[in-house]
Amino acid sequence: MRPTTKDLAKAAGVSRATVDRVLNGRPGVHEKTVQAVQAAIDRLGFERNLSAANLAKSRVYRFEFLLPRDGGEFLAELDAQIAEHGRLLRADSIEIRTRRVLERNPHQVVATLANLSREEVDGVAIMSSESPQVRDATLRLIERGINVVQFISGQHGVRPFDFVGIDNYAAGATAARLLGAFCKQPAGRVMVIAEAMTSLDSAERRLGFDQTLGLRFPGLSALPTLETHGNHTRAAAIVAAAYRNFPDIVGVYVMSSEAFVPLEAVLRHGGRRARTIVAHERTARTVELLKSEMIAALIVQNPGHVVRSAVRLLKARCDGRTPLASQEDIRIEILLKENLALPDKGTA
Amino acid sequence: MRPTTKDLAKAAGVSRATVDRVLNGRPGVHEKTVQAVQAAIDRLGFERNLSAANLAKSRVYRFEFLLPRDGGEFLAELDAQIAEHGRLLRADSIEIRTRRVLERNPHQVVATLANLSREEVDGVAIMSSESPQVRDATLRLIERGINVVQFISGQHGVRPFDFVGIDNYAAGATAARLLGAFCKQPAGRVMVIAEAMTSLDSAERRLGFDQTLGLRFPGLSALPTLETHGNHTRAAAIVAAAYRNFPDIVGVYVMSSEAFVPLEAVLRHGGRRARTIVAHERTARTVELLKSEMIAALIVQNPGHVVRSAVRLLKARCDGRTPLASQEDIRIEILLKENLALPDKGTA
DNA sequence: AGATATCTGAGGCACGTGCCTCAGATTTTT
DNA sequence: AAAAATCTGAGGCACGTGCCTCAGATATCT
Repeated sequence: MRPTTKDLAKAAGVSRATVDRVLNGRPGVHEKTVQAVQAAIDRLGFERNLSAANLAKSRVYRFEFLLPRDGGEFLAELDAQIAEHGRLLRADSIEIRTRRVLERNPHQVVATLANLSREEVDGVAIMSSESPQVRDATLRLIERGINVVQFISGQHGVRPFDFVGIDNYAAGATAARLLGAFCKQPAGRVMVIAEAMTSLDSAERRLGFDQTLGLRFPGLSALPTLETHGNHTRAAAIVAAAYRNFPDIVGVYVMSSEAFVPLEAVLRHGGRRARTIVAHERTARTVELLKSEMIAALIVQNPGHVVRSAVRLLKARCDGRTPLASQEDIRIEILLKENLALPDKGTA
Repeated sequence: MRPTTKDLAKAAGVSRATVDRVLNGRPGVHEKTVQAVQAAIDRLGFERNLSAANLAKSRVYRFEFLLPRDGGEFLAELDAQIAEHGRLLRADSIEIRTRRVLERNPHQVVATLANLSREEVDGVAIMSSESPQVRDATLRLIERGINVVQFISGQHGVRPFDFVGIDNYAAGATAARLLGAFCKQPAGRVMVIAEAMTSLDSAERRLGFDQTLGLRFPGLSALPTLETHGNHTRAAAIVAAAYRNFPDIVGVYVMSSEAFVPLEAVLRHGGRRARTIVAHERTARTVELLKSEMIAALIVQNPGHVVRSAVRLLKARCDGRTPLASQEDIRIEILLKENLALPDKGTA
C-alpha cells in the first residue's frame, strides 16, 4: 500500500496537521520540522493521492481554449476534438470550454484575456497570432496565477510559456524535402500559396521551406508567397496569373493550415501542371485529395494529440508538477496516400 | 455542481442504496426500479465521480506489459517509455509492470499467461508474435476477466482483442512509396532485409511493400528478404553476396523494428551504392544515421503514444467504458532529417 | 518576570462513492 | 392463510486528503 499522510506523520514524528501544513505550503512551521517531514517524504516515497485530494477539495480544473472566431476545416476539426475531449475528461474533474474571439483584432483578444479571472478559470490555451499586446496580456494572466499554454500558434519553447504545436520552421523544411522528392522534374518553379502571411507561423514555414529547397534542390526555385485571404475570386485570379507568368511551375506548397481556398484555385487553374502538391493539415477535403492523388503529401499536426497535450500541460502546471518535456513533443506527421489510416478498422 | 448519487436517489424517488445497486449492477432490484433510476441518470446527466469511486474502493489498476526478453534498441526504448509512464501514472492509481518472456518459445509465453490471475492483475498488454497457442491462452485470459490488448505485434482490429500499433501492411506500402520517391534512379533492384521474417508483422510489411513498389515504381524490383537473425557475421556475408550478385541495387528497405544488425551490414558492404535506405523505428542509431543522411527516411511508431494508448484502452475496459476508437489510432509516422524534432528546445 | 509571538498536536467535518447490515414492505409460492 | 422469496429504505463506516479550530508548548521580546 502507498504511504498516507498518517504514515508520514508517524515517520516524521509529527502530527498529521503539521504534515498537512508542509505538504500544502502553509506558514507557521519551523524550518527544522519542514526538513524532517521532507526527509520522511523521500524516505517513504510518499506521493499525494490525487483522487483523495481532488475529492476533498471538490476540485475541478477549469480550462479554456481560446480560438479564432473565423476559420475553416482545420479549426472546425480542432474544435470538435476539444469538445470530444471535454466530454471524456469530465470524468477526471476537468472542465473544458472553448471561446471564440475575433482574431483579426488583437484588442479583442487582449480584452478577453484581461477579463479572465482566477475565480472562473485555472488555465487557458491560447491560439492567436503573435502580437506584443497579446503577449503582454498573457504575461499578466500568468501573474494572476492562471496557467497558460500557447496553442498551435507561437514559438517553440520560449519561456515563460509552454507551447503545444509543431516547429513551423521544420514543417516548412519538411514540405520542401517532400515536394522535391515527389516532384519528378529536377528543375522548375514552385508556387507557394497561403491564406495569409501575417502570422509568425507562416513566416517560419516559409523560411524553413526556402532554406531546404535551396539546399537540396538547387534546380527548384520558389515564387513569392501568394495570399488568398479566404477570397475565392481573388485566389483564382492570382493563381491563374502565376500559371500564366511562369510556365515552368512544377510544384505547389500550400502553406497555411487552412488549405481550402488555395487548393481550389490551384486545382482549377493549374490543371495537369499542378501535379506535385504539398499541403497542411488533415481535413475531409485534403484527405479526399490525397486519396485521389491530387495531393502528394500532407504535413499534419494531430488535433487529438495537441489537445491532449495542452490539457496535460495545464493540469501539470496546476498541480505544481513539471511536465515531462519528452511526452509533450508534438511530431510533424507526414501523410501519404499509403499511411492514411483507414476509417475505423476496429476497436469500436 | 455535478449531480451525486444523493441527487440521483431523490430524483428517482428511491434510496441511495438502490441507486448504488443499480449503478454497480448488483442483483435484487426490480426491473421497473432499475429503469426509473436509469431515467434519472439520463435526465440529470449523472456521471460517477471516478476519484471518489477509486478512493472508496482503494482501487489500483494493475497492468502488465509482456515483452520479449531479447531485443535491441527499439525494445529498450519501449521499456523505458513503459517505466516512465509507470512513474507518472502512479498518481492516477495505475501500477504498471513489465515482464520479459523468452519469446522464441511460445510455450513460455503461454505458461506466463496461464499463471496470471485476476487477483494480481487487471489487464495485460501482450507483445508477442502470433501463434495459435498464444491466441488460445489470451482468450482464456479474457474469460478469466483480465483485459487484454495486443501490443505492437498482431493484427489491427481483430476481435475480441484491442490492438495498439501500426497497420503493418500500410507501413510497408509507405516504405515503398518513400523509397521510390527518394531514390533518384527510375530502375534497379531493392534489397529487403530484416532480423527475422517469422512474425505476421514482417509478412504484412513485405506484402504492402511489394504491392506499392510494383504499382508505383515498375522499374524497381524487390529482392527476396534477407534475414540476419541478430548475427553480425552472417549478416555481413549475405549482404555482401547480394551486392555482388546484383550490381543494380539502388535502394534498401530494412523491414524489422530492430535495424541495428542489418544496417551495419548494409553500410559496411553497400558502400556508396547503398544510398537510399528506408528503415523502421527511432533509436539513437537510426536517428544518427538519419542526421548524417545515410538513411533517407524512417517509419516510426511513437513509443510514448503506443504505451499511453495501451494503458488508456486497458483502463477503459476495466471501467466498462467503450474506448474512443479515433483516439487510439496509432499513426504511421514518417521521419526525415527535416522533421526530426530537435533535442528538447523547451518546456523543461 | 511577564507578555507576546511562533510553533505543534489533537480532533473533527467534508468531499462522493462502495459496501455492508438489518429491518420492514411487498409480492409470490406453498 | 402461512411461509418464503423478493425488493426497498435507512443508516453507517471506510477510503485519503484539505481545511478548520482550539488548546498547549516553546521560544523571543520588553
